[in-house]
Amino acid sequence: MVEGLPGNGEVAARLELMGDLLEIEGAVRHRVLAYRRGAARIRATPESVAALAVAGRAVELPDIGATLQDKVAELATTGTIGALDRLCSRVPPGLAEVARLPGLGPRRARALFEQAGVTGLDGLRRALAEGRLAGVEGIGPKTVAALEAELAARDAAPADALAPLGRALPAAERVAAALAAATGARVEVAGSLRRGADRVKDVDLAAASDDPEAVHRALAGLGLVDEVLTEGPEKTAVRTHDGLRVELRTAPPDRFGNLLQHLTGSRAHNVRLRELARRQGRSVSEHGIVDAEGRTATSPDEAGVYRELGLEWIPPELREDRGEIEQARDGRLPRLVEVGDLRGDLHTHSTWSDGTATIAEMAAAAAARGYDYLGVSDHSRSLAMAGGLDPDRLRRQWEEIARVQEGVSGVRLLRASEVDILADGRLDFDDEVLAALDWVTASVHSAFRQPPERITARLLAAIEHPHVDAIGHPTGRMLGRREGYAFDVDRVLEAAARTGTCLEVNGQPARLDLDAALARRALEAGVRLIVSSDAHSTDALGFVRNGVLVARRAGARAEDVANTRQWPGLRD
DNA sequence: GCCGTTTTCGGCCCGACTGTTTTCAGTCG
Repeated sequence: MVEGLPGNGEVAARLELMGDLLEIEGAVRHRVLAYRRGAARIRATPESVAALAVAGRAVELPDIGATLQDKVAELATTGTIGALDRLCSRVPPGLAEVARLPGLGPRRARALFEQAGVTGLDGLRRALAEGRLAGVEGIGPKTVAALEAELAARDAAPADALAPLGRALPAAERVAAALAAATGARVEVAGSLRRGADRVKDVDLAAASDDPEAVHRALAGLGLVDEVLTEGPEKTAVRTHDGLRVELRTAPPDRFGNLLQHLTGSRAHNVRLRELARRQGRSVSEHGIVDAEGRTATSPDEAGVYRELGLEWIPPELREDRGEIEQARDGRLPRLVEVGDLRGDLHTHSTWSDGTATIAEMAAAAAARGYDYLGVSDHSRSLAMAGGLDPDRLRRQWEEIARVQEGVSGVRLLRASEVDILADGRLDFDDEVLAALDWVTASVHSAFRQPPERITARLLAAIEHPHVDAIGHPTGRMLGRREGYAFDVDRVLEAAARTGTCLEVNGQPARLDLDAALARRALEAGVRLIVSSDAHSTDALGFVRNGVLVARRAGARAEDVANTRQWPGLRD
């Protein structure tokens, strides 16, 4: 973050508001789109766009032209945007929130303003309570009922309704498997979940079948389904008993690739793809690619869809309009790391601290996964509530590791530790103990509320420590529960790159830490990653799958992830 | 408002479903 300048999030929010209000006012559609695109670009940019705009260099970003740059620079230097202030005097800014309610939109928000005097959510509540919505154009009794239900639901549970990847992915696969079993159709998870997003709003499924209606009927009839939300011949949306919204689309097998590509998105990726096709005089949709003569090209698989457009197949995790289409055109896509590339897991727990499986059980599970090595990394003593080990118990644990090793072939058991980074920056073990360990992961588990300089100093001290090999869950965030602690990311990345200290991508469903954006920055800074399960049970070793998805979204190749190496090379 | 191996002007991504209308616009993904 650059001192005194508005952050990218704030800049993007202002431009989004401008887009929303212009849309309600009835501005030309593509002008609205330009504001939204510019805002999305700013949000996804790792540097300070305000600083770039002041220097006249924001126009070098795609989707940012002279006009948007001027507005960002004005915001950076004066703290306001004159055009936005004038717009707010014509269109009450609270209407933007009203327009985002399900079932409403810019046109109905405007009608509510002009015909019922609604200027925001509170005004809408009053108008509803007083029955003043009858007669407003485009708003009938069903919309009124839906609005009342929505506002009541918000009062009851204001928490965000996003499901974390680690919960949504297994749930989605359960639905897909049940549907496949019931119909014999091929069913695939698509949408943001397939792209590895760490939180998702809903689950998209794509099914290949010559009898689509039977598949739609089958979904509505599954025991997992609580409520059918929409029903049509081509699209069904349901809510499962565990609260997940699931949307199904179907296609005959010969154009399943077109459907899967369409449903996987992202929206921005698909827009770019369609623009590319349009320049070639063709049109892309889930039904196929139509050329100027009206001929339709379809494909049973996604690779055929991309090939038709002159592109390499693009891994779903990269489909975010970050330059992947150009890379695919030029054959420059990275070969992303895969779960099968991992040679071992260096962050796992056993019954010696807060794990539920013995070292022997964890070793057997690691062997079953085909690992070459397993780091047994129980907590250190300061984490008393997790049964952290003091040096004496640690030494006795080493004896057990040696005993178990005798009965296990194929997997090398490593003396590892997840050692606490104490509040003052010291580590929870002496250097002598640390030196005897094969692998040391240092983690922050306490004093999260320290000021950013203190947290930064703790992380830097651990990174600079000669016996520390990796930093565990580097930001401390818990998905949907708490933000990570604040620290100076650039300094931490610089130090990690310089000292060769790995940063972890922790695959625990509640963590996913680093996240994809930070992992990408780490790679750009020259930092090597490590993908870990942080398993506290044998089944949880599978959490590396979540971590690999995050690493792939960051663009990581196998060589960017340390634990794709054999142990001797990694140790050295 | 942005952008250009068709363009510095004239384009700009595509289709399904719902609720509101009385044949379709708006919303959603």
